[in-house]
Amino acid sequence: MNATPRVIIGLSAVVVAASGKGPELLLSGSPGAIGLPFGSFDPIGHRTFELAVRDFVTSQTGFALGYVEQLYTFGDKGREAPVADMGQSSDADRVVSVGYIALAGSIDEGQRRAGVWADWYRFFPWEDRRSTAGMRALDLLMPDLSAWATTTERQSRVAMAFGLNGQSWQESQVLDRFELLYEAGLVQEAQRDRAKSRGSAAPAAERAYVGEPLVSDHRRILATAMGRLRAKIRYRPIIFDLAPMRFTLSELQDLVEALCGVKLHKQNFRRTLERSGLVESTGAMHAETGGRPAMLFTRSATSRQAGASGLSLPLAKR
Amino acid sequence: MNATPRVIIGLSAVVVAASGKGPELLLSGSPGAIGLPFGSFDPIGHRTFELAVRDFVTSQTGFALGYVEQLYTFGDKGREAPVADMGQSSDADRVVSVGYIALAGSIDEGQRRAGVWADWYRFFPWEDRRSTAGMRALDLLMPDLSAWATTTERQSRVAMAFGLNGQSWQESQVLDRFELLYEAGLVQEAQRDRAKSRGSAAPAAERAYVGEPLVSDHRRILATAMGRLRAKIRYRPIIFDLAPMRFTLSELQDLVEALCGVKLHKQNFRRTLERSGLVESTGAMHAETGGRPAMLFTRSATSRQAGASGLSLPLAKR
DNA sequence: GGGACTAATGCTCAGTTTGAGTATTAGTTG
DNA sequence: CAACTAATACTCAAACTGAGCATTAGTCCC
Repeated sequence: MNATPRVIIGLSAVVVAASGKGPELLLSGSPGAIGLPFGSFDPIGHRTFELAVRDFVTSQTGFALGYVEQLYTFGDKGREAPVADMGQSSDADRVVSVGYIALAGSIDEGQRRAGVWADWYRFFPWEDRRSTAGMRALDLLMPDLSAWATTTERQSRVAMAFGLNGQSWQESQVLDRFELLYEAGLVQEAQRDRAKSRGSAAPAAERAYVGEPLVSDHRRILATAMGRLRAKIRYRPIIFDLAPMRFTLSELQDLVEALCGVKLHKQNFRRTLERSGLVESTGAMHAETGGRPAMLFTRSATSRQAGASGLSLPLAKR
Repeated sequence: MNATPRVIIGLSAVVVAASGKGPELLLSGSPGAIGLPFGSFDPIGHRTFELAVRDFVTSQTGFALGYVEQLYTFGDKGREAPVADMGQSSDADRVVSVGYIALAGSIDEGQRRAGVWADWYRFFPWEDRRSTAGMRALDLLMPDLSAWATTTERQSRVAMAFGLNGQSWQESQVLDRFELLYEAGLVQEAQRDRAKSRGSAAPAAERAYVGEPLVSDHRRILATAMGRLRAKIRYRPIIFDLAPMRFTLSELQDLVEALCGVKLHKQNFRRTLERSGLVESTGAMHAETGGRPAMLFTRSATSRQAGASGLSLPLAKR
C-alpha cells in the first residue's frame, strides 16, 4: 500500500498583531477545525523556511509579515492530528512541523475585519490575569488539577506552573501550564489524541474555561509562541514590532499588559522605559478620551540596534 | 535521474561536557572532515527527535546524554555541504537538520580520552576573552573586518557584534559574530560554500586565528549552541548539568568563566551565588593546591525546581 | 468661569542589588 | 616560624526597585 514513508515538512506560523484591544492571532480553517496558517514546505521551490513562511502566509491570508523568527520544530508522533485539507499526505507519511512566530505590527479595525483574527486568550483563558474572567478560569480549573495531582511530584509541578502557595506566577511558562493541562486530560486535544490511539471516542468537553481547541497540535505551538514572546519582550525590544509607529506610554503599557496577561505599575513602567532610552518623544500630544493629554513617543534609533535590550516589567501589587 | 526529491531530516548534536580544563565538545568524523555527531532521522523507528538524538549519540560515541534541548532547525539551501559518509542521500534530496544541545556532565581524564573531545575555542578563538590568545585572535581579525566594513551599516554591525567603540562585549552573541565573519568571507566555510555555488575553488585560509572549520554547516550550529548556552546560564541553572556533583565555588566559577569566555569578580560571584540559594555546602572541605582549603558545595534542591533561575555574571574589571 | 473628573506626569523614600575593593584566615612549603 | 596562596569576610557608595503621594492639563457640566 505505502511504499517508503516520506517525511513531510509542514510550516505553521503564529502571526500576532496588535489591535486596540490587545494581541490578535491570525487563524485559518473553517468553524470546528480552526488552526494556525499552515503550509507545506516545498523542497524544490523554497530556498529557506523563512521565505516559505512569508510566502504562504501572504498568499493564504493577504497579510505581509514583519518580524519573523523560528520557534520550534515539532516532531512527536501521536501528538499531531492529520490536517484534512492538506490532501497530499497519506497516513504513512510523517509530518514534522516547523513553527514560526511572526509579528504583523499594529492593525486597525478595517484590517482586522479583513482577516480571521482572534484574541489569543480564547485559547488560554487562564493566561489572562488582568481580568477577573481569567482569574476565574483558573479557579474553575483548580479542582480538576488538584484531583489529578495525586503524587507530591505532580502537586509541586502544578504549584510551580500556576504559582500556587508562595510561588510566583511566571507569565512566560505558558507551555508548562498547557502541557500540565494536557497531561491531566483537561484540554480537548488530550481526549482527541487518546481517542485516536486507543480507538475510543471521548466526548468533547463543553467547559469554556478550558479554552477552545485548535486543529492538530496547533494549540501547543501557540503556547510555545506565547511563552517565547512573553519572555523575549524582556530582553529584546520586539514590542515595537507590534506597537504602532507613534504611541503614548499608556498605550504601550496596555499592549505589554495584554501580551503578558498581567498588570504593571504605571509610574515605574514609565520610569524604566524613559531611562532605557528605547523610546523618544515626538513633540506631538495625543488628546483621546478624558484626562490630561499624553505625549506621543516613538521607538528610538538605539532600540533598533542589534544588542538592544528589552523592557522590564514592574508588576503592580496584588 | 531523480524522481521526486525527498526531504531528509538530519539530526546533529552539540554535546558538551566539562573537563578540568573547560567545556569540551564531542566530535565525530575523520581528520580533515570533522563534524558534530550526526545521524539521520528514521520516520518509522523514532517516536520523537529527542529519543533519536539520545539514541544515535550513544551508539555512535558511547556516551549517555543528560540534559537535552532542541536548538534550531537549519534548512537553508546552499549552506550545507553534503555529508559524505551518510551514503543514502542523493544530490536531489533536501537535507534539513535539526540541531540539539546536550550536556553530558563532568568527565574525567579517562573518559575524555575515550571519546573524541575538543576544546570548543579551537573553532572560535576570538570567543575566549580570558586568555591573551583569544584577545589576540580578535586583534588579528580586525584588519580584515575593517576592510570588509565599507558601509556604515556594516561598520555598526561589526562594532555591535564585537563590542567596539563603547559598545560592550556580549558573550552570547556568538552566532552574530560568526555570521559576520562568514559574510566577510573570513571563515573557511564561506569560501567553500561560494566555491560550490560558483564552481570555482578557493584556497583554504591557513590562519589559525579564524578557527578550524567543521563539515557542512556544523560550525554555525555550534555557534548557535554556544550562544544559547551562554545566554541560558543566566536564567536557568543548567550550569549544574555540567558541573560535577560536588565542587568548590572557585571550580564553579572557573567553569562559568570557561563557558562564557570572560573573567568574573570572585567575591561578587560568591555573594550572588550564596544568596541565590542554588547551592548548599556539604560539610566537606577540599584541600587541593596551595592556599586555604575551600568548602565543597552541591546544587540545592530548589535549583532543581522548574522555575529556578540562573546565575548572575558579575564581570571583573577591565 | 469655576468645580468635578480623569489620566498623565513628577517626585520621594526606603529596601535591595551591584561594582569594587580592602582585610582576614587557614592551609602548605621551605 | 615566615612566606605564600587561595578562600572567605566585610565595607561603602552608586544604581535599581517597589510603593505611594502629589501635581498638572485637558474635558465636561452646570
